[in-house]
Formats: sequence, structure tokens, C-alpha cells
Amino acid sequence: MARARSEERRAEILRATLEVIAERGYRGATLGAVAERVGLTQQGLLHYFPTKEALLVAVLEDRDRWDTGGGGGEEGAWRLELLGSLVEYNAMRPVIVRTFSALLGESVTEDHPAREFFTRRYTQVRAGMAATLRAEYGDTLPGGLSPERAAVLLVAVMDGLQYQWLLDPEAVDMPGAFGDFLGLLKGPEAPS
Amino acid sequence: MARARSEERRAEILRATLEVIAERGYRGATLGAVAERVGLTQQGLLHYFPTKEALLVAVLEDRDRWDTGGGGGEEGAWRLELLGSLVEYNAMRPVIVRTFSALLGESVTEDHPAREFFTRRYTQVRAGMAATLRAEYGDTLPGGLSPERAAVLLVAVMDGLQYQWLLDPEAVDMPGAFGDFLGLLKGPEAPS
DNA sequence: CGAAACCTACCGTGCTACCGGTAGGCGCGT
DNA sequence: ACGCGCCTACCGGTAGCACGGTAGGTTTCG
Repeated sequence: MARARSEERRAEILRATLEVIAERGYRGATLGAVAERVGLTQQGLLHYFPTKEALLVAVLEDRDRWDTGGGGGEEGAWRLELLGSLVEYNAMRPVIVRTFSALLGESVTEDHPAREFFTRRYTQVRAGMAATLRAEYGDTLPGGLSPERAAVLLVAVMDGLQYQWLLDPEAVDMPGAFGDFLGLLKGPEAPS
Repeated sequence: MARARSEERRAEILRATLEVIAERGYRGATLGAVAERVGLTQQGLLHYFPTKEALLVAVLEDRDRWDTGGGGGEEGAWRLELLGSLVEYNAMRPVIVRTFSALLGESVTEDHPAREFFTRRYTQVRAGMAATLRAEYGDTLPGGLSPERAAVLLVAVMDGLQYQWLLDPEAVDMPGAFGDFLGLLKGPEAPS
């Protein structure tokens, strides 16, 4: 029972950390703020995660499990049609989007603990997307690009849209815009 | 001479600030680090810019002048072909790209002093792009999108590519990828 | 002389992290 | 059955540092 309670606590803490990072970024986040949100003192929090950085990597690993686990096949093999739904899903989870957009932004700075994570993650995701595209369209997409080159753009559009959407949700229809892009990739439809 | 020297100093300071933000982000940047880089004490620095935030807005205004001034017409009317060159130019200025990518990332957090700047800036840039696209292609792009919808994607691709490129410059050919996207926008070429 | 351009000294705050507790539960030997 | 010791889950105190910012000088130049 104590063990279960402990796991539960850790999950609470991770959720709270996610929120706090969404609000202030990693550098702006403080152990005290996270602790307060789960009803602990800062010292109690450090009992579960020995350092601030440990907390961050736990959040990152959590995410990693989540979207390599739910993604279907082994190497992040998203079905192409499902990508649109993913974006729609994200549009309903602004906190998570904010967290990872903030972290991505910070991660390009020096010695940031999330940098390696994101670097590796993006190469994986690009490879996965490229594989999916190749499986679906062969070596040349309808738009004329190779799967690898299209994959870079696909990822770029997803990230870039998130920033515009976070800054001004009213002005940017994220899922719609992503759909537009998918349309471009698929090339000009023959009939109607 | 003192006046000239002063202006010169301020320019030095802004350049140093840009560098420090590129390395540590705004929140991670410290007045001491900026001061050291221009050979001042932290208090000497505060003589020129009374607060840390004043320093940031100066950097932002500087950028604003730069790329509304150099952009050609009034409302950021970039010629479409020049966008490719801009991306190539950026690929040679990693420090600036890093600075603004880091700031963009931070700006989605709460109470960030750059948030309003980015929000306004993006609406402007989108509008400018849309105007350019409309001038060049009319109300429907070859790819089938309206100028406004294409503008969102254009901006998203530029930003998204920057992050991938900053994290792994070897793996991502930023100008090439952007060229690919422009190709998609322009739709399938008729002849060859 | 007077203003601009600094510097030295200092303050208050906030943050991470360590040290040393304490309270309760649980196994274990006798 | 029961007490002993250990483990988990915390909290109070605080060290140690870095940061942003203020106050008040001092040099330097016109």
C-alpha cells in the first residue's frame, strides 16, 4: 500500500511539474512551486526526485514512453491520416503543448539538460515519419519530394504551428492549417 | 565624441546581450554575463539600460527596425523569391537564430516580457506574407490554398526548421528544406 | 563647472541543495 | 506477543550562492 501510494505521488508530482514548466519554462520553474502544487514542502519533493534536473528527465521519459507506446509500431510509425488527429488532440491539450514548446525553445541554449533528448527525439521522429511516408507513397510523394525531405517539413510545420497557435489561439486554426499542409504534400487531387 | 562613444557602447551591449541570450535564453541570461562581455561591471551596464527587461526590449526593437527596414515595402512586403535568400542568410547567422528561437520558446510562458512582441509580430508577418502571396498569385495559390492559409504555413515552416536545424545542423538542410516547401506551395510545375 | 560614464559597496530576495531530525509502519527474532 | 531496529515519508533549518537593483562616490571630458 505504501508502495502504491508512492507511485501515485510520483505521478502527481510529474503532472504538477508539467504544469509549472508550461507556465514558467524549466529555468523559470522552481522546486517550491511544484511542491506547493502537490501539497508538499520543497524538501518533501526532493525526497522523491533528488534534483531539479532529475525531475525534468522524469517528465521527459514519461513523454517518451507515452508517445512511443501509443504510436503504434516500433519506430514511431504513425499512420499518415492519424497525424491530423494527433494535431487535433494537441489542440485540446494546451498545457502539454506549452510545456514541450517551452522546453524545445530552451533546449537550443547551451548545456540545457533537455537538449540531447530533443536532438535524439527529432532524428527518431523524422526517420519514423519518412518510413511511414515511404510505405504509403513509395520513394516519391505526389508532391514530388522524397519521404525524408517531406518528413523534415512535416515536423517543422507541426512545431511552427504550435508556437503561432499558443501565442494567438484565436488567429490560428492549428488543425486546419495542418490539414492544408497535408493536402499540399499529397499533391493536386485528380478528381473531385 | 562622448555621444558617439555612448551610441557605440549601446550597440556593443546589444550585440553582447544577443549572444548571451543565444547561449542561455532570457531567463538564464544575467546582467553580469552581459556586462563582462563588454568589459563593464554589472552596474556600469545598468547605467545604459536601467533594468534587465529594458535590455530585452531594446534588443527586440533593434530587430524590429532591422527587418522592417530591410524588408522592402511598408508592411513587411517580402518578395517571395527573397524568402529563400533570407533563410540562407539565417543559416549563416546561427547566433541570431538561436536568440530568437530561444526567445520565442520562452515567450509562450506566462508573464514573459517578449510575449506581446511576438504575438503582434506574428500577426504582422502573416499579414505581410499573405499580401505578398496575393500580389504574386491572386486569391488562389497554384497549390490551391488562399494566401492567408499559406502564410501561416510559411511562417510555421521557417520557425520549425530553425529548431531542427539548431539542434542538429548536420542532419537538417534548412535552406534546402525551405526550398522544398516553396516548391510545394507553387504547385506542380507545368513544363520541365 | 557640470554632466556623462562609469565603479565600489551594499541590500534583499530567491533558489537549490544538504543535514538532521521525527513519526509511523513493518518485519523479525525470541 | 512484543519490543527492537529499520525503512519510508516527510519537515525545519539553513548553508551557500547568484541575481537584480540602489546609493553614492570618483574620474573624465567638454
